[in-house]
Amino acid sequence: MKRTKINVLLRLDKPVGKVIIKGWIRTKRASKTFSFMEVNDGSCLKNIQVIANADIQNYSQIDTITTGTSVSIEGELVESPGKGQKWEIQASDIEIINIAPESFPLQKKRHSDEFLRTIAHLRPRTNKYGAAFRIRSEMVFAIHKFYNEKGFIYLTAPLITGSDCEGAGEMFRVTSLDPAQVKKQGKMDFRQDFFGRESSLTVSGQLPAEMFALAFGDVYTFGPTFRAENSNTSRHVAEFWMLEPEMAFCDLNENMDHGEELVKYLTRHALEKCEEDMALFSRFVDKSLSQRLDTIINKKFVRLSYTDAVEILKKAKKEFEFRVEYGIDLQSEHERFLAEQYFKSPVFLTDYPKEIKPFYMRMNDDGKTVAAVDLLVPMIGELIGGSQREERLEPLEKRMDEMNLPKNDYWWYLDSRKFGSVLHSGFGLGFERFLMMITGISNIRDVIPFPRTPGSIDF
RNA sequence: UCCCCAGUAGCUCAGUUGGCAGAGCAAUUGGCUGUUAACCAAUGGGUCCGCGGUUCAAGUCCGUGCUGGGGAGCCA
Repeated sequence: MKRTKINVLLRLDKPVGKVIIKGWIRTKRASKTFSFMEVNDGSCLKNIQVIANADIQNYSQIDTITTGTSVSIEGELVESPGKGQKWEIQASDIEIINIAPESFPLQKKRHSDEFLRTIAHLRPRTNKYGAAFRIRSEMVFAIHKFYNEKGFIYLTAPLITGSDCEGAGEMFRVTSLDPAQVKKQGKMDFRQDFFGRESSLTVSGQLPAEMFALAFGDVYTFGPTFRAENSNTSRHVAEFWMLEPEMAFCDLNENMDHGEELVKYLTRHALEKCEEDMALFSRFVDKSLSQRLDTIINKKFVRLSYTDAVEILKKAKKEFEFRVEYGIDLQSEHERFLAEQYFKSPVFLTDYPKEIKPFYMRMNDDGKTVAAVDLLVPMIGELIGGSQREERLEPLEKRMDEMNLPKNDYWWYLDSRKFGSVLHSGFGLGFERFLMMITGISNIRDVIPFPRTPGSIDF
């Protein structure tokens, strides 16, 4: 007989007779002549209650069952006479697969997130992290569903890159050189390295995505990206997942339309398909979550130019630590003020001064600003960063010269502007930041299975 | 990388003016005929983060290192 998953059993509206479940004991309430056990198999947040009476064959072994023990249980699915659950299993046979001895660190009580991070290999067995990672999985699916329905092509961008500057942060070096040899020679000879030149882990799939957009029209990449920045904050990890759509014949406004539609679609999908798991977060993790998600789904996102934002911040009665002047890159406190206090809504900020943005963003007619866009959301900060790309060869080369970028290394990128170039736009959405937004989890290390941060690569 | 805070039992934490190391939960053992993070009773459990210093005496004071957290910068 095949096992049935607990989420299937709990959805039933009439008994189905004998079933087998397999999973892990969350808690046991034992007495001399009967025992209750709650079993979880990861298929859903809820446990199923199992009752074992003393007359079953191996009742004496139930003594040895502890929290964390893996079991296979055969029994009858019956309506539960007790309060708190509709169904329970009247056990006829309980097989103990593997005991979790007293050193098992998860107790049937609340643990701190900090402690659970030190046992990241076991935390998916808790309610909160079980829910978080089921939602994460569902959101990966929802992203592919969204783009599949829209007819986008999925590009699996390379993770190892020879572009030494994709315009975003420090990179991890990739090399097959022998460290002992390098030490002896006193330098790294990249001509002897695997690729014959310096190479790194990618910080973004944007440039490859642009190439594909100029062939397929609408494309997206979604995969891991890497930053070697020594950032120690609750919003940064060294390895994270980024979704990057790139669309030909699409200007900055249509880019924002797309971003807004995407964020609303994914949020709605989470609330509909992960109702039970999402409820855990609005009940126990973040009391203001429901209201925030409601705003995201129903309210039109604010759109505002950098120039106008600076004016608002200058006039604001609030005392900022850093003074606002045209030309500065906005500080966290400014972004938070706009999204959390002034508009109380997600805000698209557009048209930043060219000096604070990368080379590939399209120069506006004023010659001062570029067609950039950031989406600022309450509690998270920057969720999306994107732009309309510079599709004209001459302005692009001019910007690269101004920023001292090695044009030779980008010959293929510049080629795309020589052969049938069209206006196009795209953005990057930090997948973990999105998960933080919809769950209310306040540390990025808790929405990624095994976080990589400076000085920490356990698991 | 910078600023601030913390590190005491498996977990969460208390520890007064420097003077015998504590609680709750968990665990273990026993009890209990429908429990709901079950309940009742008993028992065991300590490198007070490491190193150095002050002192008759340091969990407590000083220096230093490490680890964790919050914030800033960088950004997604």
